[in-house]
Amino acid sequence: MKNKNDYADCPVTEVIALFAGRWKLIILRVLSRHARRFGEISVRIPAISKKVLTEQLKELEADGLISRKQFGEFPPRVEYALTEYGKSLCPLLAYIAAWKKERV
Amino acid sequence: MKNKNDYADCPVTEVIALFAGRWKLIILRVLSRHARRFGEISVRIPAISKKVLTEQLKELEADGLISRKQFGEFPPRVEYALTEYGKSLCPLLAYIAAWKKERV
DNA sequence: CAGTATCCAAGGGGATACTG
DNA sequence: CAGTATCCCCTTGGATACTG
Repeated sequence: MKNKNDYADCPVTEVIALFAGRWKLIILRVLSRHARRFGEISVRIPAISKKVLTEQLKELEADGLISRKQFGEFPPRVEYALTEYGKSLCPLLAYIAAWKKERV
Repeated sequence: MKNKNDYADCPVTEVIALFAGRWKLIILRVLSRHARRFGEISVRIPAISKKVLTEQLKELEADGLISRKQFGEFPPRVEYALTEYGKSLCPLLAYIAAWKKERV
């Protein structure tokens, strides 16, 4: 999306933008079971590179859908989890999936 | 989306793809009131060029969301309208908007 | 009127190598 | 382990001019 203002009047677009990234829905699904470390997510989505995974995670975090907890250990350890906001997305996604299923 | 197969297992992504285009939601909203000619849509969405409008309409038609009726007149006259499938999207979009409104 | 035809820019993603 | 740093490609969308 070039300019968010173009859509300032469209709540649907704003919601869609939350998970419009190439891997975001998949990441959210992975995290919906439970919190995961960076490497765990990576293993579960082999096709995604570290760079892109990092980007998508940052965006999801910036949008408040996931949280990032960093432990002060070595080797480093970072854990990602759905926030309450992120969890609240699940029923919405389920609704969309159900809509799809209804008209297959 | 590069490869639809990447998402073959994700119904949500397929649904999102239906209206992921730059102007699709806006076009659908315009047509949701009633059928419109190409020029009418263009007037209601001044920021979109004819080329892009044509593209988006073609994709929406290919996805079965809108219909294109061409009258054999001169000057040419083409009318776009939501199909039943397209109309069935409205409650879904309303649900999404409501979800958004709930957590503002 | 309802499009095509060109050309172009931006940026989201991808591949690979390197690092604290 | 959990990222950065680079470099590159390709699609999506935009500007403008032309046409049946």
